[in-house]
Amino acid sequence: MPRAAPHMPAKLAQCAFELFAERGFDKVTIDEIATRAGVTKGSCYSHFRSKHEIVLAACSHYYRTYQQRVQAEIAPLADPLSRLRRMLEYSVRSCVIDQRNRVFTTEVFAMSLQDEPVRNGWAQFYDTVRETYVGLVLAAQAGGELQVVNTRAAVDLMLAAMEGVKMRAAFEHHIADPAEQQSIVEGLFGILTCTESGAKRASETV
Amino acid sequence: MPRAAPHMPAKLAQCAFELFAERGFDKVTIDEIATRAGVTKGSCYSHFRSKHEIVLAACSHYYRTYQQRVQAEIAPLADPLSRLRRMLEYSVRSCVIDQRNRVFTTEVFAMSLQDEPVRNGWAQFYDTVRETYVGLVLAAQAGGELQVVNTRAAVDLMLAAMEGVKMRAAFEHHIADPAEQQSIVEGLFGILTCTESGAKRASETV
DNA sequence: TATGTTCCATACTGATGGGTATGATACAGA
DNA sequence: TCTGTATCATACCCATCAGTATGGAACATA
Repeated sequence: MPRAAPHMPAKLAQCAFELFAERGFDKVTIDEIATRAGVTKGSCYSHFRSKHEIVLAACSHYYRTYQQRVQAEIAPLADPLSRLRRMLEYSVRSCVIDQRNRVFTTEVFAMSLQDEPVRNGWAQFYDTVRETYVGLVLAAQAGGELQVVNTRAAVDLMLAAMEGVKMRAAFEHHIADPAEQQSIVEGLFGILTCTESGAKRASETV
Repeated sequence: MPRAAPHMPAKLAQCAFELFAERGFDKVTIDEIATRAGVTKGSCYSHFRSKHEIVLAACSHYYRTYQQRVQAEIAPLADPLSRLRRMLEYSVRSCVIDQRNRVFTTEVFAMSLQDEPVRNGWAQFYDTVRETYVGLVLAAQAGGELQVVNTRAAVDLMLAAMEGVKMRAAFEHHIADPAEQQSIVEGLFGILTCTESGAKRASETV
């Protein structure tokens, strides 16, 4: 095993992510990725068999990084409700402020509609995020700090709204204002705490 | 003005939309669009100067068609609350069931992050949809059938959640079940009716 | 020191697809 | 009937880019 470059696949994956997050998958060439990583296309193909594999590696890089950051964000906090709020705030912030996050996840989503491996990876990531939220909400409930009737449904709807907020942020830049961000966090929190009763009230009016 | 083919641009736009809604912008060639419309690439370029123009035309086609269908859907109803519910149901149905809608809007969104004309078109469309919802909610309120504290904010959050639901539908196919659809409509309705109070309650716990 | 393996660069191929050049055809107005 | 213009087809150009063939350099092992 000579000429060890064990970090090169990871480096290529990160460089690929950065470029994809700027311009999308189709508008980035292997040459560019390789150049940014300090190698050439030929070398790139000694680590990945195709562009598709690089895309998958970039996705994994993103998922891993995101999870790590979220965990680091809530790690110092002990109170379940505070952890939930902090994670919400972090999620909203990264959705609203981070253009690269928007571009990359949008590309992933578009591609996932056509490509099964990409879809599976995204579905798994989404599931992990959801379970994290569900865990935080349940912990807050156990501590008597929160009341949610149907936790999983509420989290699903809240996450859906978060995705939508991310999309809106691409057009309506005022969303990036701190005050507006806070208001969005409140709105999402509100979905968690009163969706069910709202739904019931709505049903009764039918 | 000889050899009149006044319908050809519209036909090309529709054929382009259909193909884009199956495979996305980049994976559809001008040749395919032209062939589906019954002409050849050369003819296509006598109506549109570039592929980009065709994309914009396909977007306009989609926006127009969607608006027409929504209006037709709620036209027979007089009661404001019923109109609101019907529009919500129609929106959810088309988000959840219509794969073409998902693919096309996702592509539009991805492209809009890089392309200003596409972004402007989408923003305008989104605004129109929002104003329609706001109008319906205000009408229902005026009739005393509904109470919403901050109409515009509630509609924004509800629409965000709808976008997110559309994305989830690509992975979790059980969302297409009628019962599940109904539950989603209730959830969205719930956002409209209780977001503000929920947000306030959440703030107080900080 | 000899050898095999991995990593990497150079140079290439081949296909795809947006866009164009050119000419034919059909219709409107003179 | 003649002429000009808009519509369309055929055939082509050419830039881009994924992927490959080939050989060299570095390092581990013997």
